[in-house]
Amino acid sequence: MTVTPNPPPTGHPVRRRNPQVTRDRLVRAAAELFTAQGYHATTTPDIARRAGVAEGTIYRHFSSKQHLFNEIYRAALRVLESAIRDAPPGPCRERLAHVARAWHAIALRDPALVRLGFFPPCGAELDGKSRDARRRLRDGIGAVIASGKAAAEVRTGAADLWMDVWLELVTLVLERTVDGEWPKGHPAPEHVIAVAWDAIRTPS
Amino acid sequence: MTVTPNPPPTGHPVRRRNPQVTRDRLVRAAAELFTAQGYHATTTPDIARRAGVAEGTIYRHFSSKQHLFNEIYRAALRVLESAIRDAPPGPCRERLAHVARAWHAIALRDPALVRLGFFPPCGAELDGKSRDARRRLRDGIGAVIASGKAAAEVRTGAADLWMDVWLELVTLVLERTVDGEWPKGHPAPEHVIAVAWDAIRTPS
Amino acid sequence: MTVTPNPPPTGHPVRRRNPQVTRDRLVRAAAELFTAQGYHATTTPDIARRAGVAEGTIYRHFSSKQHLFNEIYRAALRVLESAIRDAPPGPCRERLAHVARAWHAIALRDPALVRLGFFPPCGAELDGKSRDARRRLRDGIGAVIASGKAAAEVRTGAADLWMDVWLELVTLVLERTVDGEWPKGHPAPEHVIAVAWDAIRTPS
Amino acid sequence: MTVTPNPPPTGHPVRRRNPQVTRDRLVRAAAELFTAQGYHATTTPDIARRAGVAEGTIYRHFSSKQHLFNEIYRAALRVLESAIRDAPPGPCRERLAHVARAWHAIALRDPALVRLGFFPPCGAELDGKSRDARRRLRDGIGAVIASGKAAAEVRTGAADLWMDVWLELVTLVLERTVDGEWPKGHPAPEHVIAVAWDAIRTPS
DNA sequence: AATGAATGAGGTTTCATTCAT
DNA sequence: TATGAATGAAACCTCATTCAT
Repeated sequence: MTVTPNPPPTGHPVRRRNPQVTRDRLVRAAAELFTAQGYHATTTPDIARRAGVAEGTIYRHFSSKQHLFNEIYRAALRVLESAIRDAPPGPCRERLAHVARAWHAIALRDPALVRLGFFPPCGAELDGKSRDARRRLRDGIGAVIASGKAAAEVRTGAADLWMDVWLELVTLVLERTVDGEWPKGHPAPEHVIAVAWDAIRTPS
Repeated sequence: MTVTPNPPPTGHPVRRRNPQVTRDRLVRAAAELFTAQGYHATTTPDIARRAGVAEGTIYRHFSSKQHLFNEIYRAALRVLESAIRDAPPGPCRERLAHVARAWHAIALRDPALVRLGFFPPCGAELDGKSRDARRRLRDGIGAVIASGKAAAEVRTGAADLWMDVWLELVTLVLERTVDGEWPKGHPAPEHVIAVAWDAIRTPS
Repeated sequence: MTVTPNPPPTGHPVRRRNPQVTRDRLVRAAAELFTAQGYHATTTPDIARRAGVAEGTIYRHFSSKQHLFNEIYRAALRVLESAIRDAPPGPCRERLAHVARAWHAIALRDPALVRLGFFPPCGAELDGKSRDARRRLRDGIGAVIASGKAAAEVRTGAADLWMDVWLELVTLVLERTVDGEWPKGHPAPEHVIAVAWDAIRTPS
Repeated sequence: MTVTPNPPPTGHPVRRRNPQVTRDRLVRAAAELFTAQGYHATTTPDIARRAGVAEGTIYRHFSSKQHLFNEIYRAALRVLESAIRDAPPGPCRERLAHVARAWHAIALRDPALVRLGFFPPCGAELDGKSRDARRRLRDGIGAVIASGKAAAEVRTGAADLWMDVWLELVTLVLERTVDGEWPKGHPAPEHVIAVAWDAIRTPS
């Protein structure tokens, strides 16, 4: 006389999926939650629930919550970095605009990715490899601006400072975009991208 | 089988202090820890220890950790807002420069305060009153810029956008300053403050 | 219309006790469980339940399960060591008999203590300090036997070996005693203590 | 946002081996790990890894971790028991010495086996059959000693007690041997074996 | 007002076990 | 027979909060 008819045994793998699919679901769920609520406010049960897997499954794919976080952080940076690599050769101004627009497009399509890469929810959890990756991304922009300076397109003075200024303004675009305040077609992004360039270009 | 022989004393009010002093110590300790480690990574025992009081004492002055956080957040905003009020009448350009420099001075003197006000460690914990206060601070700057626009000092177009741009660049100054990368006397802050104005002023 | 009348809030210290009492209850509960079931089979909920406290309370007195284990292990060794110190001066034979009988008496009175000291449930969890304490206990016996050898009471040859032999046989007494197989008044312990001495004394 | 590009293969029977070989590999791996780290500290993934098989394969040969443990425990006892059976007829003294030396030889050759048989890592996990087997081993020694007593070679008094004493000292030899403290050729084992006999023989 | 021991829900992580392949 | 991804109960531990003193 059992009240609960069939008590499901533990250790029962109900779902059968390509492991890569499971991993991707975890990555996506984690990225969304981490960026929406922050690192600490996101719990492993949360992530598992949203990914549609059991909690233990997280640990077959990532050795810890922190590892999962760093893994998706670096994945985000890789995507953002590819926008720099993809910028066609040409004047500094064009290349920077290309990067900014590419990032903006990503922000429209996949806000969690851009949030993760540009507004990581918990800097303290980033490991050495992640910090290196972050530096590499900045260096990528730095190289473009340095080339612009060599070509006298960019003002004289500390190139690093101009990079900071440019990045800061592009970051403003991305922040407003991922927050949904500047939806697709809004004119502000182009304005700000232009302002960002004006702020660092050689005055005519 | 005694593990430790001497039974430690317990209980009762030990220290006698002006309650306001205790509260201030808590506020300072909390501000430093929240900004250094983040909201969730800061525990109430941490705060009590750094303030030199018992864990329970926090709850004589604040109803919860979240309340304490919001309280000090708004206190930080009040200080930052006063810089706007203190700006002497005059052209927009002067008033903005005054505000930026005042904030910069605070960032040098009390980094935790500026971190709290401009880079709150956990947006999700901010309550309605705090969000109102945040809006008020932005509106303060908005009003200055609107007056500049009325006086044709600021470019035409969405005043809000120029406020965003100006704030973003000033924020860059503050970030580098609280991180200790631009110590007192470093030339970058003045450069960036000038750039921020150039970015929004009516082109000559 | 609540079904469960007063849902007890968390963070509610129901019991009020001298902290030393709480600590002692934890120590006793842990000692009994560790020796009865082994280190790993004893869970922190088990210990808390038997001590009559909440699980979290363990961690106000001990930084970890391992720390608790080492603490009570060393406490047990201290008691056992005191039996060596208390042995009155005299011939080696008498002093060893005194120690063996004292340990036997403890085994009758507090089996968990002797189990912990002589048959620790998980050697791998012992930390450096505990291993030092264990060595000190053996050294205590070693010193007694060395003095017996100097007085030609103990056979020639490696004193360490005779210590091992003596300890092994006394350990047999303690094991049977704590297992309840040789209750109070059983003649075996005295027999074995005599055999142990015969095994290491200078043959007449 | 792909985190790892290449999807790893999965599933199906990969290795093809004689099932008995797989079982033996599991037995050996488990014996080594259980005796080196203890029952609870040894995980089934550990065992599978060391045996070079997949985690699930354990359950094709043993119904549970506990079953595997008991199985290898009894296998160890069988080997140790055979040393008693193999002792050639003759005086008690010779037969016991034969057994002790045989066990010592096994301890040198296969420490894990002797550890398992004489120092089982987790008594609580032994099932009824295992406890019976353990009793049988003791009875084997008991029979030898009883015959010695009948022949007046062993002292009068409780034969069980002399068995305990003899076993305890031989156990000391085995412990030091499996721990590597008395390597091959060390004189202590023979000394202690002699002492063990002296402790129980009829005094001359 | 101040104390700090106690609480217990809930966090991250482990692991024996299952079963589709 | 062998595989290994998946499972989920349960382990250890943390910490915001309470309240007798």
